[in-house]
Amino acid sequence: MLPVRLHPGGSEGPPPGAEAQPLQRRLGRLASLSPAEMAMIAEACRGPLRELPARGEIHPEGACPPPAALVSGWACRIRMLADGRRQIVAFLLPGDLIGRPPPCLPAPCAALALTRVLLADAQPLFAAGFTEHPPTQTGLGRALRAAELQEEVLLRDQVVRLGRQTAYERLASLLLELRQRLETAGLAQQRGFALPLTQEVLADALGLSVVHVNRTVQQMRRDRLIELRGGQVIILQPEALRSVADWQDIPGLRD
Amino acid sequence: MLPVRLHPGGSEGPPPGAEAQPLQRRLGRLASLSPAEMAMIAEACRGPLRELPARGEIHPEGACPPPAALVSGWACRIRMLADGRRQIVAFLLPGDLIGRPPPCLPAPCAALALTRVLLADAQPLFAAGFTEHPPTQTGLGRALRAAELQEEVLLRDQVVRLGRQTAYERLASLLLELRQRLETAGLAQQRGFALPLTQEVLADALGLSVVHVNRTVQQMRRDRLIELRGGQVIILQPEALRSVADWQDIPGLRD
DNA sequence: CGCAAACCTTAACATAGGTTGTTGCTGCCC
DNA sequence: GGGCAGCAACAACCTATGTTAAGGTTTGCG
Repeated sequence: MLPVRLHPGGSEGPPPGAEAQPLQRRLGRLASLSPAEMAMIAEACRGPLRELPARGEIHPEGACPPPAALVSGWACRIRMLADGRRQIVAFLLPGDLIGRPPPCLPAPCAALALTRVLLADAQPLFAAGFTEHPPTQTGLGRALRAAELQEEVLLRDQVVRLGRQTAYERLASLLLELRQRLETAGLAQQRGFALPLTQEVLADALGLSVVHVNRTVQQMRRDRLIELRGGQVIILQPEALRSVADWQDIPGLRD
Repeated sequence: MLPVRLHPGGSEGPPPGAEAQPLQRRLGRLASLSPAEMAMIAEACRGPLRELPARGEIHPEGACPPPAALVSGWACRIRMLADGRRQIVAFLLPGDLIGRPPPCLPAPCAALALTRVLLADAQPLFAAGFTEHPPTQTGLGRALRAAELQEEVLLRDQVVRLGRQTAYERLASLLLELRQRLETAGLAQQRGFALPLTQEVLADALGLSVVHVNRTVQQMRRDRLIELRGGQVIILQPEALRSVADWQDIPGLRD
């Protein structure tokens, strides 16, 4: 296997034409979408895309950016304290949505690209999803709403991780979250997926120091729960990992 | 001053007739509301209220409860790990909203009353706020949306607290959050407010042990940043506390 | 009035995780 | 091809916070 660089920094992208899939797949799972709606999503992903290199700033803290969809690459929402400590509040994966439609608060976090990233304008989607019959929304409206609600669920998971779990548990939990989300976007096999994150990035997400992330990864390898090298993770014992992390799958929509 | 018990457990309530104010005040600050809308809020708070004692369960984990408004008393969203560790994900104060209108995900957290609590049915409010012209919402719709967005901001603050701040900083930050929110609801004076929380509850919110919360409170008292006794807090040096906590006020609506 | 429960406080000790610093590997660029 | 940058790995030491256990205080209640 080619040892892939952890910080590819803009080298490889998805095969051309595959860009639309994560967003279509994800939204399609959150609500049943009409062919017209699927076409609209594909159109948005084909439309003029914004490209940023790794470490590029998608929007600064305090901004109120127009809705965009992450078409490819990884990003995060991050907040910095005055003395330079950083906390990654959430990871953004292909198929995730970034801004919000107009009545919105200034974002308390900046959004940063972690790899090279492609962003599509999502305004047409929100316009189509919400202009119609408000309470009983159309498929697209429901899907966008569900995406928003899921993000909140992830935030709560993150709070529990940071507040009450050990380093080992936090790492397990994060890996399971990422696996499930990537699978929804069609970017994970059963047990393995690409993890283009530095241990430093993991540390900022897990509320740990880099050194301790390293220790924890080593331990988890020794315990034969995961393999992690060259930016690829393989979950060797999903059930064991699940029970370490006290993980419950992210729920889908219900009404 | 009467030493108020930390866990009043149902003794005192707000003066009769004052129930409507926190919700009206809060929503009125999030968007300008018509007299009809204000009346509707007052009506909801007068309507048949659900009452729960301290420690009562407002809704269990995994539920998808109809929207309610917290009219008086304190509550929280809480999640428990398999081995009994608990994390308070958010505090709910008078004027806060609890459920969500129908297309919703099963709540990943239970909601628990921390004191005696009164809940109003908020369904009429959501119905009135969102049935109308969808994208450019009426005042009430905007206010409800803003409340939802603010909750997300609070969650992110909580993530940063737990992930990157020390015990001392976490406590400072939480006190400032509560002060601002209570002031919005009309329940805090300039520097002081009622804090009906056990140190154990604080510990579960701050991701600390009870003992360490106690140590931290002691230290903060010694530093003359706060007074805390009998369920009343007084912030002696707001600016110092702010700089310790790296606190930024919760933003209001902008579009 | 006196007891019991719930809560706060303190101390002594244990440990998860932070900090600092060094090493070595890999890919990249001049 | 040598030096440099970014990253993983490892060690030694330090500190914030957790744990256990014990007393002290307040409140509520019989």
